[in-house]
Amino acid sequence: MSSTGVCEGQPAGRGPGSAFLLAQLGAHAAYRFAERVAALDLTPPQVGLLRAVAADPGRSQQELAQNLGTPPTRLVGLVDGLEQRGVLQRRRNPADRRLYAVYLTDAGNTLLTEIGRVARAHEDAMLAALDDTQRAQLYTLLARIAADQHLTAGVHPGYRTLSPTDTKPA
Amino acid sequence: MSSTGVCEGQPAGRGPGSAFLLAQLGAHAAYRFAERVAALDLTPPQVGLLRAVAADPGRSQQELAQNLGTPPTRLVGLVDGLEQRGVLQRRRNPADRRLYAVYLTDAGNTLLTEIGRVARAHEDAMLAALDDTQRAQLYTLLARIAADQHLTAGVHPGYRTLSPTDTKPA
DNA sequence: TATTGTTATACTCTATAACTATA
DNA sequence: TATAGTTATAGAGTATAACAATA
Repeated sequence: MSSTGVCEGQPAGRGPGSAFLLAQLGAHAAYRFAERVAALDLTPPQVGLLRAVAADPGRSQQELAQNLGTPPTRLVGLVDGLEQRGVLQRRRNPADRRLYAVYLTDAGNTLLTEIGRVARAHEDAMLAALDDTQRAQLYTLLARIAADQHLTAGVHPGYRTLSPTDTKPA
Repeated sequence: MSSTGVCEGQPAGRGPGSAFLLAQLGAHAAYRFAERVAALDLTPPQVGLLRAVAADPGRSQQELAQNLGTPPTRLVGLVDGLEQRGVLQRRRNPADRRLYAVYLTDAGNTLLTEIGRVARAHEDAMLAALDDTQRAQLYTLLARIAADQHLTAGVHPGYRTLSPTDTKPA
């Protein structure tokens, strides 16, 4: 079990509190998801990029960086790796040759389908303790909080980075 | 807004899914909490240690490390900092002089009270969108999942580390 | 001169391994 | 020799700053 470390503790006197449970479960969910996509030889940041490209193909690296909330420099290596792997493609914009437009390849689309499968399995495993009614309840509550907290669309900041080598099926 | 980076994206076709929302909200909660305790000049790992000591005073660093799931080496610096600050205290065990027993000082207990206040404010802010009934519902659902996933007591692995300098009120 | 993408650099955090002292 | 704690080292990951090409 590759732990990250010393952290938090429940609010002294009474039990944990929902905010703490949220943080604890969120870290757990992120970790488990990282394990699963590692089987596809992917890290969460790579998955995020693939999905961002799929959501709106042809954007420049600058646009992607802004959308994902990351410094543009970081996208370089990310795109590099996925391009060498043949799932992403950079195309020069003839009108403005400074820009690259980033697209998924066919292999990229196939990979994305795999990712979808993995995500569904992950979702199922995470919610195993709840019946359908409870799952719907939970979703409603979480969505309400997310909206209230102004969380952007589907962008997740701060997934714990889990190196693929660290990931031999726990 | 000091972001961590490119990550994830919602399950392509349909909406986000609860597992993703959980991860997203969890990261958000951890981040916000880190901001709040930074006002007390503390990091989440420090808070975790303080609470662990409070929960069972007098344990050795080895025991604390095991309880928190972190390498013992890491506790050294953590205890050092909090001891210099006067909120923790190391006492030699006369029976076995290799061991230290770690205790809270009076200042440490005061600080812990502050932390409790901060944690309650955090909880309130996170759940602002929900009424009392909904809060109770959410808590029940989260606790059920946490139990099912075998999450240890009140230990949170993987809080995003937020350096106090990074923390000028967002 | 401004902007896209890139490379180079530095910094933070954490873990692993080597060392000291007690037993 | 084994164990508690410490120090020293190295690694992963990220951000900041300097650079080249294009506009």
